Parts: sequence; structure tokens; C-alpha cells
Amino acid sequence: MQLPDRYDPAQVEQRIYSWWNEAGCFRALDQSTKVPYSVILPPPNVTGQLHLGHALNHSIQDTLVRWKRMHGFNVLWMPGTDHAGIATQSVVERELKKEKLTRHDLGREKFVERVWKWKEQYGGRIVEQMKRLGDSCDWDRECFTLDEGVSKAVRKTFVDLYNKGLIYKGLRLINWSPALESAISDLEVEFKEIKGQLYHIKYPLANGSGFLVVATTRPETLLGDTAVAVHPEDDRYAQMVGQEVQLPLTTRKIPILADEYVEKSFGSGVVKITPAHDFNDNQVGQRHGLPQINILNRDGTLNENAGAYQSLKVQEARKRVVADLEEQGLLIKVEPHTHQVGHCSRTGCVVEPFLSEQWFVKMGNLAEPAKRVVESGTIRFEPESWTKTYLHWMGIIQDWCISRQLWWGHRIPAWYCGSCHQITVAEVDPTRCSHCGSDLLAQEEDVLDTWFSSALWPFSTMGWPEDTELQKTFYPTSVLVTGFDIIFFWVARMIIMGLEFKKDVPFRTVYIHGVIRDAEGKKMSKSLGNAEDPVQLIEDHGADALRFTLLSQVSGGRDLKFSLQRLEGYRNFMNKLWNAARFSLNALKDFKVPSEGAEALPVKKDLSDADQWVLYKLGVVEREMDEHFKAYRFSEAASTIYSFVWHILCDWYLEFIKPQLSDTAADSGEKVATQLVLAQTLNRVVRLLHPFIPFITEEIYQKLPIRSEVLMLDSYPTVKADKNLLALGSEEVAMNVDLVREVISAIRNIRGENRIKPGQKITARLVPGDARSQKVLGENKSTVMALSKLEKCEIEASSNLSKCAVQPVQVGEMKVEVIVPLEGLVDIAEEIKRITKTIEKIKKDTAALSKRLSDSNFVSNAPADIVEQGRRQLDDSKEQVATLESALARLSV
RNA sequence: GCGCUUAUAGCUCAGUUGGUUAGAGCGCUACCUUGACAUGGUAGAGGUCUCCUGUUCGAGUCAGGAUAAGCGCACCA
Repeated sequence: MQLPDRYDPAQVEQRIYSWWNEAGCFRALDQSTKVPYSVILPPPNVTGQLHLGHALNHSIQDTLVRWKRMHGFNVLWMPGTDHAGIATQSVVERELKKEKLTRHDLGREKFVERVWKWKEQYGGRIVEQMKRLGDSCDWDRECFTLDEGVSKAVRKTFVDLYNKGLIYKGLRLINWSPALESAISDLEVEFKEIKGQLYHIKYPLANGSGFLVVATTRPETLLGDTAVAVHPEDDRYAQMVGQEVQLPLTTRKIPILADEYVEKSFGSGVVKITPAHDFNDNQVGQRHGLPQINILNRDGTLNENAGAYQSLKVQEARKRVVADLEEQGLLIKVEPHTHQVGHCSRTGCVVEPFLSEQWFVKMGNLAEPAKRVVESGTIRFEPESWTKTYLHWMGIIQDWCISRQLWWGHRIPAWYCGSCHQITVAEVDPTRCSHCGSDLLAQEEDVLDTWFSSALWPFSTMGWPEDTELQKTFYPTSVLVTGFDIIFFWVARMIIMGLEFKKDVPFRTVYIHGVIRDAEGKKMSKSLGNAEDPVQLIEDHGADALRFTLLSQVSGGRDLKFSLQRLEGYRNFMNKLWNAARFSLNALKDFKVPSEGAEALPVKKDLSDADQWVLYKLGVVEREMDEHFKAYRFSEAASTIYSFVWHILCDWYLEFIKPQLSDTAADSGEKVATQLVLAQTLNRVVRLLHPFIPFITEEIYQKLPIRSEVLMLDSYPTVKADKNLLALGSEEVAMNVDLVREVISAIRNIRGENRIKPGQKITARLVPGDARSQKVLGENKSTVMALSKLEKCEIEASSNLSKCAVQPVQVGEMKVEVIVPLEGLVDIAEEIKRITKTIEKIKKDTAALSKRLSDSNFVSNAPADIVEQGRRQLDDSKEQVATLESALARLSV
């Protein structure tokens, strides 16, 4: 079988994915004797396109899930999409706008129909993109937040919470988005620093005896003022408290009151109080029983309470109010003033505090148990530092405004009675008022905040409120993987709802990863134009390369910077792996697969040092991979296996075995053993890599002589499970091979530094300093010769350093002097430079050690083995320097 | 204001419980088309681990402080 010399992911990925999917590899079992492992995918918006943030989030989950699946768990990765109330409604409204229509022209029913049509047409797009990435979700169970089952769960939770008094409706000051004409929650408000103005305005005293100066950033809201306030202990104004001021531009007189909320030192120390348009003023108003005057319409224009300014937009009204004040001589000064202004996170418009009837969830009592499960460690954040942020937020939590004045979403299951005006809340659409029995019922127009249904996701997707096997098996889920930006929006609310309705946490561990930034560290966004399209990246370089790039940077929840160069680097790694497989398959073409397959063991006496070395290294790698995975150290795991493949397998092992496995090499027990080791190693390497890079590994696996049916369903290699094979590698032999490598590197170093052409055959003299080195060199002479291109290799007992390059080599106790006679080869000056440099380096490196050893504190207090180790090392270094100096002396003669 | 995070090579970052001479990728320099791979190979250059103080025989790692950058929450109208 001929493989192309370049790996082409486009030829592989989609074919492999369909094959897995059709074979049912992604399916979870409702019931099984296997240990369950479940993850719910944070449902992306149906309107969404896969971005790098998703790619990162999904790569982590897919890697975890594949790893667990290979460990024999019954794995459920639950996929789904979110109806995303505002986002989706906006998309369709924009579509309508092109037809010069608004949603009101269509009416609610027609509009919602239209959104469903849009969803049917485009909602699958992001799911298709997820498949390109390799997500091994159980697609048969895919959910949508407006599905019938999920909707049932939403209704049930709403009704339950209402009946428990935890959901209420009330006239409250809420955050209002004039662009959406809807309420939004506290979390949907983003504060941005705005350079505005602070206007100082005269408020004349009603008795005509003077005026107060009020400083405000929002002069137009004075039309809704119902008081001015000063600090109770402010001597400047003490005698005025209880009097009235004449509110400018109106005919109203409003009281001067005292409240601790006022800061004496800010501005003039006098604050206008506008209870209907400011959260702080609202509280002051409640304390003092002030009236609330709403001056805004739903669209952000001023209403009839604004008199002459009615129907102006806020900004326009502000200009006019300021101009009028100035004309009346009431404007004292205008100062530049930077302050934080709330903006709608969806539309970017300025959020208005707005008085309106909304539905709320009472959070206080619900938050308590949700705090406790994190405090007690029942739920663990990874990294742990997010615990503090979570608890802080839970401590200051406000009631959650859950009603939205939208049409797309879960319509609130509350009905208003036309005759008794009471509210009926029910899971099933009622025909009669539960209070008076009238059939004059009208359902609430508002829908629920999208996050309300998301909060139920861990169990609503598993069939709740029905009592399903799926829940018994998979709830609570094992781990939740998400970004920190939705800890409050989503994670906290899932914990609250899980505890309330399932009486158990929704997950045990919350793994929080960082945010993807561009190469300059800027947040990626469409508007900045720095967002890379993962689908394009997959097309250019393959999903595996993209996944590996992302995972190699996932460490401790830190943000990661995306660079194309790095992606190309890992694309190259895929090619390297591919070619290693290509070479190996060729070297194994006459390999006779033993009947034991993956269980087959080579005959111990036939194993070469290189074979034992690679098995030993593989064992170390497998142990490390296990530890890294368990601790969510993705970048470490990625780099561990990367360097094994490139720097152990390719750089050395394949080179070691080339002569033995060449087409012309004779058959022997040793060759068979090496072939078996190679076949086993390759098999284990693709298994180790599979969770990171599923496609290329499966493709290679399918061509391997030793394998079972499907890689993704094969087991994950662990030292414990396969101790027979890996036990054939020994640390002792591994050290021997390390010595051989060091010797080869030393010869190459001499060649390189002395500019000896690669084609130039040279002689090396190796002087072992001990019996073990002598034996090792003797047994591996041909390997040394092949890999350092020697014409002749002498192993001698004594050194003759005359006109020679020399390099001392040491591995553990084994010492070798590597000598290359230079007569007639090179300019001696180069070698003098090289040796001098080496001596300096050794001296510099051991300076600190030497100092430490001469410190009596260290010698008497440090553990004996550390001191002993240091002494030996210092002695060795001195010996090496002596050798080098001797060679140096003879060079210049 | 409260809280969190980060500072290691030119760049991007690893570095787990304190212990040999601090690592990788990219980039850079020189050489090499050697029968898996030029998306490659070999060799090399490049670091006062931000600073100060402490704990310790020993600190990139632990503690305290400073500086700088980033983020979250709450905010003075």
C-alpha cells in the first residue's frame, strides 16, 4: 500500500467522521455496567457560526470524552443548540427589514413561524461545523432549547418556583434596552467608560431666598426629579432640609431632604433625585416615600411627562434642556467628566434604568445552597481560583429579571383574567381562571430570558421531568467545560436549578478555560476583523492540526494567543507523524502478525538495546500522559506525546532500526523482535494521540498490522494495563542507549563546529572510562558508525590526544572520551575555539555548584545524597576540563 | 474601592510536591536534497526567571512588599 508523502487531511477527515458516526461510535448507553462519564456541551446559539472560542471549548471536551471512552467508560457527550432569543429574533428582523417589514407587520404568530423556518434552514450550520472539528457527541440525542421536552421542563420549573413564591411579578426599576424594547438582566449590561460632561445647575429655592447647585451627568432627567438631597451632616445645607426648590423648566416644587447616600465631597454636595431613572435614586426614593415620575417611552424617547420635550430622543432632549437652562441663566458650568455608562451587551445601545412590570426570580434563598456546594467542595472549580469569584458573586446576587419583551422564546406560562384580573400560572394552557373560573384569559406576552432554559440544560436534556434511565445513569454530569465569561450567566444558575429540582449538583467539576486572543493579544471579534474562521483553518491545515494547536496552549485557565505560525508548526507535526507511519509500514511490509495481535510479546533475548530503550521511554510517556490528563494539564500532555513522537521515535528509534529493517537486511530473530516492537509502539502512539488528533490517528491505525477494529473504541494505553510489553524496556538499557546517543551527538558536534562536510568520512576513537561503557560501545559500534557517518571507529583503552578534537561524554556512571583525529581535516583554530568554549561553559555551569559545596551550611544541612551527588558532579566536571585542556595543549603544539 | 490573574530566550509559552547545568515551538545563524518526511535533517547562538525583602543548607517555584499589564465586581450624582 502506497501512502502519499504528504498528509492531506481533506482526503481523510470527513470520510472518517461519517464512518464513526454511521458505526454508532458516538452513542452512549442509557444503561450499562460500564462506569458513566457525561459532559453537556454548552449549547451554542443556533444563529452562531463556529468561532475559535468554540473550537477551543470543544477540543477540550472532545479530548476528555475520547480519553474516557478509551478508558472504557460509558460516555455521554450531550449536544444541543440554544434558541438565543435576542440574537435569533434580530437576525430574522434584519431579514424582514430588507423586505421593508417589521415583526409587527407580520404579527406574533406569523413572525414566530418565520423564525422557525429560519432555524430549520440555517440552525444546522453550526452543528455541521462542530462535526468538522471532530466532536464525538451523541448526535441521536441532540436537543434544542425550544424542543417539546425541554419546554415542558421550563414550564414545570416556572410553575413550581411560582407556587413556592420564588417567582413574582412586580413594578420595578430594571435595565431597559431601548433598541430591543425589552428588559435585560444585570448581567447583560456592560459598563463602558464614557467621556461625558458634568453639568452644574441652579435649583432656585422655592421661597426665593437663593438657590442650590446640583451637579449631574444627565440634565434631561431633571424632568423626572422628585427631590434633591444633601448629606444629613452637611453643615452647609442643614438649615435648608425640609424646604423646597423650584424644579427648573417645570412648574413643580420638590423637597430638599437629607440622606446618607449623598457624598459631601462630590460636586456641590447636592444630588437631584430621580427615582424612575436611577437605581440609587430609586432606593433613596423608597426610603423617603417619593413619587416616581417616568419620563421615557419604551423606545427611549421622552414621554408626555416631559412636557415640551416629549418625543425627543434622550441625547436631543439633553441638548435642548441644557440650552434652555443656559438661556434662563440656570446653567453655571459644564465640566468634562469621565464615568461608566451601561450598554446593552446585545445591541450596544445605552441602557436606561426604566420602571416597568417584569417577572423576577427571588435569588436569596436559592443562592444559599448553591454557595454551600462550592464551599464544601462538592463542586470544584478548575482552576480553583474561580471559586472566590463565584462565591463573591453569589453573595451579592440580585433578583433575576427573567421576562423579555420578545416573541422568540419560551412564552411565560401565566394568564391574566379579564374579569377578576388575577394571574393563573399553569403547566398546561388553562381554559378557565383559577381564581374566578372565567374563561376570559389572555396569556402573558413576554418570553423568558434565554438563560432560564439554559439553567435547566443538565437535566432537561435527559428527559426531566420524566424519570428516565438516562438521568439515573448520567446525572450529575462529570465535568462542565466552559469559559469564565458565563460563570454567572450559566454555571451558577445551573447549580441553583439542579439543586432545586434534582436535589443534586449538575456536575462535579467546572473546568474553566481562557479566552482566545489574536497574535497581538487582542480579543478576537468580527468587528475588529481579527477573527480567524476555524472552518477555513480546518480546510487549510486540518482539524487535527487546529485541535492540537489549541490544546497545546491550554494551561491553567490562561488566555491563549492564536498564531498561524504555530498552527503551521503543528500541521508539520501531523505530517511528521504521517511519514513516521509511512516509513514504519514499509519497514513492516514483510512482518508476520503474531496470532496474539496486540497482546503479542517479542522474545526478550532478541530485543536490541534500541528496542528496550524505546519501550522504556514509552512507559515513561504513558505514565506521564495519565497524570497530565487526570490533572487537566492539556498543554503538558500534548507536549509530552509530541516530543516522544518527534524526538524519541523519529529522531532516534527509527534511525536506530533502519539498518536492521532495510529491504536488504537478513531475516533474523532480532529483526522479528524489532518489527514487533515497532508495530506495537506505533499502535500505542496513535492510541495515545487519538484524543487530541482523532482523524489522522484513526487513518493511520486502520493501516497498522497490529490493531483492533476502531481506534476510537480501542483502549487507552497505560503502563498498568500493558505491563508485560513495557516491562521489557529497562532503565538500565535505556541509560546505555542514552550513552550511545551522547556519543553520536558529540561526534556530530565536532563535525558541525569544525565545518567537516557531511559527506566527509571520518574516524573516531572512543575511550571508555569503565567496563560498562566499553561493553555498551562494543555492542553498539555499528549504530554509532551509521548515525555519525564514520568510516572507522576504534574503541581503545587509552587516549592519545595528539592533534585531536575531544569531547568528554557522561551518562550516569558511564564515561567516554570521544576523540576525532583532525590531522589534515580542518583548520586547528576552529577546534581550539570549540574546546575553549566548552571549557568555559563547564566552568560557568559548575561555578555555583562549587561555591555551594564549599559552604559548610550546605554540606552539614542538606541531605547527604544531594551533597554526594554534587561532589561527584563537580569531580566529573573537573575531570572533563582536564581532558579538554590536555587536548587543547596538544592541538597548539 | 473590593477581588482575581499574569510577569521566564527576539516572539508565544511550558516548568506538577523547593534539589543536578531552567525547557519547547516559532524566529535567527551555519551546513545538508542522506531511500519516511525540505511541512525534513545536523549543529549552533540566545536567559541576572520584573524588582526588593524574607523563610530555607538550597527559591523560577514558598511568604511579604513594590512596579507593570490584563480581567471581574461595585461605584460619586
